[in-house]
Amino acid sequence: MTAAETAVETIQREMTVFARRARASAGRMHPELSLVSYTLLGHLEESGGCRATDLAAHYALDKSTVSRQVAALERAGLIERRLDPEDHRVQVLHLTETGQEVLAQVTRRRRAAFRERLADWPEADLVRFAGYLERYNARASAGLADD
Amino acid sequence: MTAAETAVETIQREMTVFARRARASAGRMHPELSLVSYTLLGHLEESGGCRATDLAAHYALDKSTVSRQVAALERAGLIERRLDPEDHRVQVLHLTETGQEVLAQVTRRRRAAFRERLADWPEADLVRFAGYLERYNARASAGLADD
DNA sequence: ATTGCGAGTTGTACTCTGCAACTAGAGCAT
DNA sequence: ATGCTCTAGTTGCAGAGTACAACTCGCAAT
Repeated sequence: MTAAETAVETIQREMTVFARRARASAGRMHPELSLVSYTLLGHLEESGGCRATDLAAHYALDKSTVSRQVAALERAGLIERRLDPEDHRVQVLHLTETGQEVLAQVTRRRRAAFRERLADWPEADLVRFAGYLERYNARASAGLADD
Repeated sequence: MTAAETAVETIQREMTVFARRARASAGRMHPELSLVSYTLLGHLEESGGCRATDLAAHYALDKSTVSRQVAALERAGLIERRLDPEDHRVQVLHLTETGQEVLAQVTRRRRAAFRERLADWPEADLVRFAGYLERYNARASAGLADD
């Protein structure tokens, strides 16, 4: 087995370990905001507002799932919908003030946990690791077999 | 925000994306074996048989959840229960022949999917990525009670 | 035998999810 | 303009996964 094949095996195994583990600890890490809700809010903050369809595509979720998540977040007062004047089919989603505050609070708590976990990593490794993960996930969202 | 802090944010976000996606799409990719089922079968293979309670403890699942999973796996003919002659409360779970075959098959398919997804990565990047994941998970299991 | 503990099952309720059918707006071809 | 097709989003439905609580049954100590 080549070094590359060994590395792929390791990546598979460790990603599986992580996936299983994340499910178990998701509730503990951010009990007031579900995993998906948190992710969607974060995306809205980064993007400065986007469409439900964009969220669905980016996270490989069905549009109906996003629709319901969005409805729940709106009900909770965390986001608001703004009709796109250019295209009346489109609702541009934005964080509300409350949404920004809640997101910031949860992010602080999560960040503390991650920082502690990654505290002794050299900066160069952190940057590379982040890049690898982005690359891996980008490839996965490009329509390839997910797993 | 420093480069390291930005990287930590990205790692956090991408790990979350992956975790959710892996869980959601495992069912689509491997209809006959959910991520949890796959993990449980793998554990049974490694351990050479164990109790439902052990599975629950190891994966931080409720015993009722494990009970139902086990029932489904037995219904599917992948595992069998053997009453412990020492203690009639206990059912020792074992893989069946079929269970071993299915587990091996799914493992092969998962491996192929990972290989394809990572096919165009330079070997040096694969090796580093694998190392980062191992390091991350090792730290996670040592510190915070994740599983 | 009584009491208490451990293993496992079942009833119930909830969330997340996808698929399919639907509405409605936009854009293009004729 | 008229119609066809595409896109954005909603809703009905079904199913998996999960937890909690109440339960049964077997074991062990007193």
